[in-house]
Amino acid sequence: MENEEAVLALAALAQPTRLQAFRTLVQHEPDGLPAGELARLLEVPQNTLSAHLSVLARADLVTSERRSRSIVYRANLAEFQKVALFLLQDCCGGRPEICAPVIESLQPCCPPKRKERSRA
Amino acid sequence: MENEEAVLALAALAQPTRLQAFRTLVQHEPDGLPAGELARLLEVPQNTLSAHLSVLARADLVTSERRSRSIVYRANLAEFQKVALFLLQDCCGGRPEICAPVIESLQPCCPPKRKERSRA
DNA sequence: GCGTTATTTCGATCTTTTTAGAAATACCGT
DNA sequence: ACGGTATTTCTAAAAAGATCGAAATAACGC
Repeated sequence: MENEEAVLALAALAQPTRLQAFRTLVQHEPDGLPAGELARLLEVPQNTLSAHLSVLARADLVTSERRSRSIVYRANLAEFQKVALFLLQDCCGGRPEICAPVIESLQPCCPPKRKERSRA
Repeated sequence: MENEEAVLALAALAQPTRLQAFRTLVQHEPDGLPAGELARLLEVPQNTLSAHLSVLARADLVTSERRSRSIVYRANLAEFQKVALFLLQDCCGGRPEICAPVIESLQPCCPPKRKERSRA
């Protein structure tokens, strides 16, 4: 991921309504939410939210799909992952020992749930 | 971490010069860099960089310490970690199965470098 | 104290972003 | 084709951010 692309994504998330919108969409994965319903949930006018959603879409953090009368928005977790990776690689860059604790602290966030039998 | 705090941090990183500055400071951990040297590296006027650094400092992403005539800036990895965790928790929120692949993809970023004898 | 070096604060200008009313577009059922 | 619902685009005004010259502050050596 390029620096420029990262700035676009970070800027898209760096606004209260948009961050809230993105978080809400993440919570509604993989179904997504129609624009109008999201506007109701966040209590912002539809056209205002529409502008925010277009910023998120330009940053490729959300996708939209028309479903009859509604336009359903979904979080694009793949792009989100790219951003996270970009930031953390940054952190690691050359010096894994500095980044290791950061990564380690992220583990409990998602219990691995592998087939492995634990390390005990 | 609160939504508002996250927005502050994201906004601080969502600007090319600042993102570059932060990345550079991360690379210079744990020694840090004097403001002037950073300005030279990034090729921006000192007062412009100073303004950017104050934004990063307000977001607690960097710390500064006077060392004789210079003011040495350092990346605050603890805060960075909080931001990363906030975003990823977001992603996980309630639905670990959605977030798991994201976290998994972050692993190779920092080779654990444990006492293990490699896997070959 | 004075000149020098390192950095920040002030001030002014320019650009970008946010916001939301009003109009336009798209879809659907009848 | 029409009326209703869902959403976006247009437009304009207000707010926030970026940039940088010039002046101010802080620390040092002499």
